[in-house]
Amino acid sequence: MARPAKFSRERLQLAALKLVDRDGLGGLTMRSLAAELGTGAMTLYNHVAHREDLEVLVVEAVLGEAKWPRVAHDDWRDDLRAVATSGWRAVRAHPHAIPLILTRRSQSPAMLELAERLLAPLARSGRSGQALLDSFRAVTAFVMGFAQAELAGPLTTQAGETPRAIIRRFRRLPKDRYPHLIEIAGAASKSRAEREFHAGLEMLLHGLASKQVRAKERGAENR
Amino acid sequence: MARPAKFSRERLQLAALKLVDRDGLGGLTMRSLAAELGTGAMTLYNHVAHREDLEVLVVEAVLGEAKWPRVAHDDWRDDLRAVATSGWRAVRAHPHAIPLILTRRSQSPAMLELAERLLAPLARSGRSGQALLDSFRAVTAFVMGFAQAELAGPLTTQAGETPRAIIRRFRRLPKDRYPHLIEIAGAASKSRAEREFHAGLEMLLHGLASKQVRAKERGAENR
DNA sequence: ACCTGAACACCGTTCAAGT
DNA sequence: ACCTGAACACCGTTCAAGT
Repeated sequence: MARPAKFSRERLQLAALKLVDRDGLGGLTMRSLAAELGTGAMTLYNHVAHREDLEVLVVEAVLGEAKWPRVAHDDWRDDLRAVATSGWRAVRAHPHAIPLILTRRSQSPAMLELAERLLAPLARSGRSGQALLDSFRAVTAFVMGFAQAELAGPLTTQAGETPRAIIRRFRRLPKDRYPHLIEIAGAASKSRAEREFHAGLEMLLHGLASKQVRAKERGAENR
Repeated sequence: MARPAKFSRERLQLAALKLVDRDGLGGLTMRSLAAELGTGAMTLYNHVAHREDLEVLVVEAVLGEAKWPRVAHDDWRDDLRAVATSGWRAVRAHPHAIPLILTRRSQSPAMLELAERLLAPLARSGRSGQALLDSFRAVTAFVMGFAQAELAGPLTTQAGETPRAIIRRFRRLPKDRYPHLIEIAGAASKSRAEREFHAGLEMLLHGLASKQVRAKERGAENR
């Protein structure tokens, strides 16, 4: 006879995210999630087909938490800034989950919604077709790459490391080979990700805006 | 009595990369690498401390293959473009390894060298301290994010999928919810990553250059 | 100093059985 | 239709032993 499913998708999402937040990616297994839900491992196969699907659940949970801003300001750049920042913050709120978000090929609604929300202001800037695609790729790469680079780039601040310790770590490198890297280690130890993200986003916005201007000028010439 | 190590680091790197290229990330295990080298799993522990170190080997192998361009053109932007493109191409040559490169917190010389090579032209643009850091973060995020987004973004072309099939896949989405996404699916099916990368890089370079100009103007005012 | 097999505690998943 | 335990083929790693 038919019975209602034992766990809702949302319940699975939240439990999976909880494990990842607490124990890292390695802490999410069929068995650990089942235990978290108070059941046996095999029960999960009634809700997901493979272990990989657990990771899709996590991605959905993280992006589902995004607080989307009210948009449609006068300037499309204000909208793009707001959406990109919201997306970045949502991703960044769950550091352990970031590799999954970057890696899963899933077309979950939450992922598609982020994409569509980024596209809207770019379309408003006058782009379509290939130009719209190019600008979308650039913004996506920047937002996702920034979230990940914070955790694992060559200049990452390691867990619980003091500013002093970061500088010391870089000073140990050969100075003739990595002069600039050593130089910015000082700045990195005092810098906050929020400011760096906005500085980078402004650069990209500037490039986007000037491309738009030139495209419109060309349009005027052709008229 | 002392003996020479059975395998050179380079030998380990190449074997590990070979497995990842052929079988994906899941194909790289202590046992599979040992088998590839014709020995037992435990022998590897004489060369690496943990399974995670195998992934560092792969990262080193990929970045070690980068063909660095001759730099020091008149314009720092030419240098930055050349280095960023070289780094991106090196990473992209081994798609399966990309998540590792984005994820490993290793300070391997190859990773540090990429960073230093990106920093040199940015420093030549007149930046130092925090401004140098900000520009470095932006470029790194873009390059790494772009490499990854190609594999796993919302608009990825799936393995062996024809342009037609991509468009069809997106047309199945609700048109009122994802109008722009559906629109650019057409462009994406005809687009090549190399062109998209350069388009995005030009946008970023434009933003970087205009920031530099404004900084210099402020410098002149303060004199 | 370096190499190696047996053994242990995990893991995802198949299978067969339950309601 | 959904739930579940036993069992299997893996995995990283400890340990103890070899040269």
